[in-house]
Amino acid sequence: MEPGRLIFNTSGSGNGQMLFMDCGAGGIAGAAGMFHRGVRPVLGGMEEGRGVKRPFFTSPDDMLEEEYYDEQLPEKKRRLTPEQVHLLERSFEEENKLEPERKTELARKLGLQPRQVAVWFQNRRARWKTKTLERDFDRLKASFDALRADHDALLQDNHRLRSQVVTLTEKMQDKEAPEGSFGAAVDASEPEQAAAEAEAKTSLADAEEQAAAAEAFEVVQQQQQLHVKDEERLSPGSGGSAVLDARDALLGSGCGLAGVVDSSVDSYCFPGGAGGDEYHECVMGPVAGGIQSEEDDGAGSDEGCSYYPDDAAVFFAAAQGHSHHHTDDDDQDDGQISYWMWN
DNA sequence: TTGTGTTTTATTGCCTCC
DNA sequence: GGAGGCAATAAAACACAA
Repeated sequence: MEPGRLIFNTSGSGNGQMLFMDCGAGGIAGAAGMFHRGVRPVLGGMEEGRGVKRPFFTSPDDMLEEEYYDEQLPEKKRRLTPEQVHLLERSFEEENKLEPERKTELARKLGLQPRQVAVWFQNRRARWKTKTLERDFDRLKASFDALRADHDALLQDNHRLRSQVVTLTEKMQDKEAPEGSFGAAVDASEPEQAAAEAEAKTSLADAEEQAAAAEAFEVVQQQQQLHVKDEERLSPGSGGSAVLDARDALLGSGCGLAGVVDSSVDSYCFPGGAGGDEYHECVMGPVAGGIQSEEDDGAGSDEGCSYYPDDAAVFFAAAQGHSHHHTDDDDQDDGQISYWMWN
């Protein structure tokens, strides 16, 4: 049998929409498989709506008849009318999944094949998902940028305070020499300086806390990288990609940002609460065997993974201009969202 | 008018659920 | 195993700048 061109009628009697496809041996098999989805291939080149009835195939066996594969001129694929799209949009707003009854009803109203309605909903869900991803990414990026700015400001503050401490310490040492006692200088002679010093010490403590957190972050990241390397050594096929469950971060309700970060991903600290000032309920852990699925990436539940303390840090892989990926298998917002980002 | 990028409609293959 | 969902992809239709 010669490979040829099939033309399919994908419409109801009113619309006459068609498409064509080149069919090799595999194409025929694929086309036969379309029957269970309700697509009816027709002999091409016959024009519907001008009194010529299209001869539909009645079974896959018909498709094996050589006459059906003659080269034919394809009809153009036609778009839905604005009215049809409007009704479909309204229906989609009500419910983005299509039950069989609703599909049949819509198809009847619109003069389309039920299959066309199903395809439209499928594509519409895909577009909706893309939009949602873009919005989520923009939100996360804005959040990340704000936090990075905050982090940079803290670093500067830290630097300024350290300089201040050095200056004050030198001054105190200068005073200590003639008067012989640090306490005397503080108590009696210079109360303003004492106050400034106390404030500086408090700020320094905060700054050092931040520095310690950053250090802890570094340590955990190193551990993470070591762990990933071990995993890679043990299972050469594994990819070790980063998967981040950003559910609660996206919803802005506490942290719950459980991440997996590998050595190829920039990592940053993220605060947990909506107010951006807490690190809580945030865990991270390595993934055994490469990319985790959305179903099994629950933090703290995977066997064979070591987990770090809740308050260690939150890790978030992102940076300006990075590519990103996010999936949410369930279109009904179940809040289970995964990300991976890279340079 | 034409080249090019984007959107829309549809197919294919794989997966999950019942 | 059938039905339906999704990701990836093809191709027609459309938009728009040069």
